[in-house]
Amino acid sequence: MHDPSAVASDSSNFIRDTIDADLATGKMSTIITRFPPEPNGYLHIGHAKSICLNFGIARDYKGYCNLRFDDTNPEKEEQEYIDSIRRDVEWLGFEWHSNPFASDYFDQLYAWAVDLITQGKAYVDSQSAEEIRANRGTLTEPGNDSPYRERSVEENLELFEDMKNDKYNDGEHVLRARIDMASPNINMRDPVLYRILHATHHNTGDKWCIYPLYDFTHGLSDAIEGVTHSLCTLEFEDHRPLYDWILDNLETPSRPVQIEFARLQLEYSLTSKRKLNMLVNEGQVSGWDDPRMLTISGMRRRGFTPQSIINFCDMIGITKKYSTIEMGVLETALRDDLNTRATRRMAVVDPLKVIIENYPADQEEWFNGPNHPQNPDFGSREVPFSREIYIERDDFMEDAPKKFFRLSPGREVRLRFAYYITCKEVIKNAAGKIESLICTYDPESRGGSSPDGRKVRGTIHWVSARHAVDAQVNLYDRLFTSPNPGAAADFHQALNPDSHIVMDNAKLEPAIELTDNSIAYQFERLGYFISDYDSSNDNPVFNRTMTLRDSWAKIEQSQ
RNA sequence: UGGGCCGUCGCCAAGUGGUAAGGCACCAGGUUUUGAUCCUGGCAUUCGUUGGUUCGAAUCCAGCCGGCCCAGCCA
Repeated sequence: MHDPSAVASDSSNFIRDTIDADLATGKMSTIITRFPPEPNGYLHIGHAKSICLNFGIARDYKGYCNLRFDDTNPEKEEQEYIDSIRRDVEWLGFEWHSNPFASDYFDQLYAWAVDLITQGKAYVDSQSAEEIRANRGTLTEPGNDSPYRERSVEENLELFEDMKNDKYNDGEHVLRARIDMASPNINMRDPVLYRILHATHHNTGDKWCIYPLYDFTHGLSDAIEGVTHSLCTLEFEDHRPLYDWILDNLETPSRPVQIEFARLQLEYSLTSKRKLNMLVNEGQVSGWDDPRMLTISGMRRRGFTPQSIINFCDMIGITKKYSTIEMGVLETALRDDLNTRATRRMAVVDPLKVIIENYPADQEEWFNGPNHPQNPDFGSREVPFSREIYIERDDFMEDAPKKFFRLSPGREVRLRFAYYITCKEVIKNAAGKIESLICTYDPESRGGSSPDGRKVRGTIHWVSARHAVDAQVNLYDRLFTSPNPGAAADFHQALNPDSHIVMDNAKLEPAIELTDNSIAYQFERLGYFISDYDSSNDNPVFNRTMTLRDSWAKIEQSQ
């Protein structure tokens, strides 16, 4: 049976409304979309929004979506980016119908350009780039016609062919659409269609020395692929008249329409490719897949699940309104998904040794702990206990306020799954730093409850010292301290100096896979963790994906 | 200030002339061997603003205010 609640993207948006209307009028019967990245960088959370939109619509309307590389600028594009983009889209769980390059269409595009020239709707301009700019006019003043605007069709044809045949240097000529130099829309003031560029293209090699520009290429590529709805971001709104002009003046196999939506803006983050590049090149982060980066590859390494990203995209919606999403939305999407799928374990990130003086030194016990508190399907594992254990340093406080439910001198807490212990003595070194705690345990409280029914408010996690696995744990936090680092004159000043803290003395319970990053763990009371790419059995490394919600921190702050 | 687009709760977002969905956040309770999860309740007499049309307007019209985008041989 069909369960309507199983459809994730069932909330309407203006694009789906348009599609519904087009379908209703019979304008088309199959919905075809495309996700068209330029392979000049890594995909980030902003691209995820577009991917979910395009692939999501194709899926829901039983159509299909292409992954098209918009590779018309050979100077910026690289195979490395192509590989990473394919990998990221696949990882998110989407399947493309086909995966063409815009460069696959260069021959057809060239023929169409010739067609435009023949119709007298395009001409070769021999002005310099500076002259073209000077003659374009301004926002409030019209431009001036190029002195080459009235060249004959024959001359244009010959020049354009010579451009293609490598008779000229870069910048000597360009092909321009002949539209209107006085148009109030600057994109319509005879936009450049082709430029000469002696660069080796990742796909076409040295076959071409002229390359079409985005505006000429995009709509025609859509038309070749039969794309029905070409979805792009708001900054292309002004390009739509040009998109339409090109399609209206050429005979194409289909007639797509462009619809624009607002790009994602997320608090405390940057999605500008240029700035992301700076972070990588300056070594502010370890690479494109640094777990603090909101690139798809960084998020993957950090421990995000594809579903959490998809859920996030569903939560934020699609509109034309310029808006900024709070980080809390992403964090909630992440926590909600991880909560259902993470295996519970105990780990101590900042260890403080506890010696249970009345527990026999040669004794050990194994306690059974469920792998998930709400889902029995996860099963359980055995957790070793012994006389010396580690607890989290901040689970002990010498002068604790009343509301502090954890350990402090004279107070009793529950060790999860094990016993009640009471703190008897605090051992400090010469510098006054707490080195260990001497406690006693109540043998009657085995399993975590006592026959006399006395209440113990606090339950803390622990790891048996003798059985502990040493590990490094990376604690990650947001990369920027300012909600809008992109708005600062220099985003470097907004960099969070504590965005990555290395804990190199963490203690893990033994039942943890050290190198399997397909397993999401919740280290109880600490957060969600995943083993890092660099983790090995000899040198285990875990990344903190996200903390748990922490209402104690709130109480603490408000006091 | 030429053109284009946008203004509904702190942040998102439904709503398409019939009397303001939902999520996040926040607040107050309950359950809990994770101060997690989960559950319950609260949270816009009002839709940038002013005026108009209408029995009735967030929805239609006009003016005003505010914000974003465009002058690459980038995408």
